[in-house]
Amino acid sequence: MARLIDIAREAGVSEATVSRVLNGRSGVNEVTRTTVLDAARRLGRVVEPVAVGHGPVVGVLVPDLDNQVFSAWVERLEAELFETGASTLVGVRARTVEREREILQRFLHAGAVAIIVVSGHHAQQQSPLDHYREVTSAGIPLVLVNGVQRGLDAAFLSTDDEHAVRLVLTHLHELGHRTVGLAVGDEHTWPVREKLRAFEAATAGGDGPQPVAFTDFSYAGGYEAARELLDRGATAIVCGSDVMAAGAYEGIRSRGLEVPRDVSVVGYDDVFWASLSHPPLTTVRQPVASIARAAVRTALGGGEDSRRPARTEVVVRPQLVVRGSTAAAPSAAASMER
Amino acid sequence: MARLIDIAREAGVSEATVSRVLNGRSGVNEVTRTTVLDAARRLGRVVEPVAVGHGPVVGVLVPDLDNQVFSAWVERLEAELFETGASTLVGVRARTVEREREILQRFLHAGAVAIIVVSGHHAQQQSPLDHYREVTSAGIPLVLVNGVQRGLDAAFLSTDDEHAVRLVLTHLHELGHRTVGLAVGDEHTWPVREKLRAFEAATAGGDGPQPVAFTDFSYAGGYEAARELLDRGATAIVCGSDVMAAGAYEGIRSRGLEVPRDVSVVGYDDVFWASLSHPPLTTVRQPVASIARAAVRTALGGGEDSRRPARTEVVVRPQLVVRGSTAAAPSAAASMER
DNA sequence: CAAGAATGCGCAAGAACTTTCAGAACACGA
DNA sequence: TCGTGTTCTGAAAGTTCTTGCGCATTCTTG
Repeated sequence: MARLIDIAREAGVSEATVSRVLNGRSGVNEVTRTTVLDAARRLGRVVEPVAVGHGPVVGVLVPDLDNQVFSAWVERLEAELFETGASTLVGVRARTVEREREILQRFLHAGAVAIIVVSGHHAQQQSPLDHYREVTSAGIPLVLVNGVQRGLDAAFLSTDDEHAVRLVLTHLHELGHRTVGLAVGDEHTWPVREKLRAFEAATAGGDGPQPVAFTDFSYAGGYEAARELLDRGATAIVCGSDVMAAGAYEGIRSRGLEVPRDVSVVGYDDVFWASLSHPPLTTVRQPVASIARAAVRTALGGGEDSRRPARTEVVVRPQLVVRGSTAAAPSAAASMER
Repeated sequence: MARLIDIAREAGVSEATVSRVLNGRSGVNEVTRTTVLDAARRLGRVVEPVAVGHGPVVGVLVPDLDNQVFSAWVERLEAELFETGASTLVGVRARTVEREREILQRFLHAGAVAIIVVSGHHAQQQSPLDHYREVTSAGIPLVLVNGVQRGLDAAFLSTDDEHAVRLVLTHLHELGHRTVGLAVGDEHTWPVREKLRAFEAATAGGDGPQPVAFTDFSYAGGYEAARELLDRGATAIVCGSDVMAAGAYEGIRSRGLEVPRDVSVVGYDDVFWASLSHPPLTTVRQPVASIARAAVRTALGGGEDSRRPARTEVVVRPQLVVRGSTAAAPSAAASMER
């Protein structure tokens, strides 16, 4: 980095004047100040907006922003961080672990004082954890949302997916559905395993084997999964995301069936357009606001007080939002008509 | 701030060791390092994640993240910034100018080297500009997207809304629509005025007065506007956003009419769910990717080379995506049937 | 127009921080 | 047990940055 003496020579002033300018001290003529600033920039010296200092910055990492749940996460986290006086760095598209590592490094590099990761590779079962350790060992509090990993000095906050699926299954059973299909993404992923657990408990509960389709959380994934689950006799389909549910609608229609008359569909997330779809989607609302608040508090509060970011593990229960995509099972409806 | 010598005494080591620890130099025992770090924190010395330095950070300000266009903007801008090695700060909810100013200050405070504002208060006609000048006079390049203001030393990049509306009107005229309604938000806003201009040119073109409804860019706004425009004889409704179009669908249905048989609807933005709505929405696709690329290049490139962030003004043409919500006008369809 | 005040800048002292170098402490193999 | 090598640390010298002070220049006022 250019030294004061270099800048001084470049600007044709003394070292002292450069020092005063760079530290925002008074007693320097505006013209001289500009000359010095220009020289400093020419020599590649980082001229930070002085007199304003250095506010806290927190990194937020999400998988993408196309899925509206994740923009909702960013929106809530930014709101909470803003309240506490911090600024929000975002990172997107951490598709590979390598990429995720690069983004985390970028956060550290940008001076983040805490990092919050939503649905990152920590949700993956066999994921390496070294890149998270690089963060924690730098003394930066790490908060991981929707996923749990042993042996990591971080805080974990998750939606209670098992409970969510229980809520959904209870709702569908009350409507007379006996064969309920589950459409989810990668099996080795924390939220999927949680959902699966509740699902298998229900299977064991006496309704016989309940079909499960593993595709991915996209529209196309929902389409495929729905068609497969229909073939396996499902009269209701529980999707791992609202986008999947939209795809499921289309898959069901492609078989000449109608939602909810012939098949019920349940989404997950409760994104903006869920209530605008036809029929309006019954879905599970993630407790984004409360988790976001807790995440920010953990990220910023824990770091100062106890120095130890308290390896906490909190699970928050979501809420079932019943709209128009679930109805009585066809057979049940028939028996009711009788 | 505590000096090295103070920390050294507190930790019971030499000044040299403290210097090494604080600069992340190697050759210090892990135990000693921790002792020093603890002592430094006790004395209130900011222990930044050193050894990583200070990468460039760019601020991105959007009005909200509920509307998916804005998450798309953030997504693209983040992608472009990441490519060039910069990190992305986001600011949301700049509802008032005061708030916008606060967010911009926050960006400066966090060390942003450039700032990009999408659809901010610069789109407002009578908006004060002082808070933008605070940015530019700090030597920080400012890029303002979708809005133009005279007398500001910033770069302006916008979607060609006038052209967009021309495209839409041509499409609708070809389908036989003679009375086309425009549903937009605040009249004093740059994108609205641009759209209005093309609309009024069409009005003057011989089809007589074309109705315009000023509500807001929300779902409710679209609902209200659609009902008003139907009352005024419109057979096609051009909306200022896809969310408005979704509201318009509902408004049209509330009158017992059907899209597109009775009324055609055109949206604006081409958000993710536009193709999933029923019927799939004909809409205008904003050139988000190309503008985002140009914005980042202007923000980061212009600052170094010429020192002057080149008060540019670029307008990019959008694209009409024809789907299922536009069809021949009722009268024209009737005459075709004959 | 001159005296005094205010402002702006460089010199040089010295404060703050970094780095070199050598020695202490420890580990390990002969 | 004795070398030999490695790791870690502090003393001191070196580098970089800050600041008190005084001089020069410009502005202000009677």
